[in-house]
Amino acid sequence: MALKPEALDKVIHEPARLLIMTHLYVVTDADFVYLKRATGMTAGNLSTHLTKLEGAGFVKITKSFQGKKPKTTCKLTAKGRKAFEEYRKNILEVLKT
Amino acid sequence: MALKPEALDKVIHEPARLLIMTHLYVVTDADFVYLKRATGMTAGNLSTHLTKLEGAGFVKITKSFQGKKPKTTCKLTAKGRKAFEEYRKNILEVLKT
DNA sequence: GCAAAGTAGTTTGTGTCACAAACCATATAT
DNA sequence: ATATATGGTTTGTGACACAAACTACTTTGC
Repeated sequence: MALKPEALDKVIHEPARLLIMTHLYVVTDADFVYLKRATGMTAGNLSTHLTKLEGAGFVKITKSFQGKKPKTTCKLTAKGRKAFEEYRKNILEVLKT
Repeated sequence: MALKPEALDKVIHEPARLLIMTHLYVVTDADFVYLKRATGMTAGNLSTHLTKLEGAGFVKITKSFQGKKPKTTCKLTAKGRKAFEEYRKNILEVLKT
């Protein structure tokens, strides 16, 4: 069968990031605070994982101010969307019995 | 939603081990050489991952001789089978959109 | 006005671990 | 005897997940 493990993108495969990606996949965008609450992650973790996703070109991060508070908005890029779909396809393939 | 990342057993989630588990899930048992070929992994990697799965109580490893050659046979334990089904259920849940 | 507490994140330190290369033991072929 | 193959295990190292500590501001008592 030669199902290769490397078919599963490591950046997406990490559970924390998989969760972030699935959330971002179903909305146009989401802010940091929302993601933090939705995923139950600590701010530190969320920050580093978002940075990693950004580094991979999967997520676009935009900073602005809402009133006087900083606001970080996250959005899947086209590349990220495609990579997620690919990942999804591959892991379902691995799991199909 | 509160889909917790920790619902995905880290021992199983690792791609290499996920592959081993899916292979073992559909056969009664498999030997080292077969798994090596089927997964495309190096012997060293396969060895350490099997040891890890054994340590988690998911795989039973039996050593014997086939003629004059050593033979390592691997088999899912009941616990391993159950854990895999659980993992499968959880990741499908995460991925359901 | 100013200290304490809250909000919104980022950076740092530490322990874990995946991977391949090196190694070990034995058997077979030249 | 030397080389090559088989069937693995052990070791070294670089990557990285995680939480705790920290930065930078803002709001709330007093």
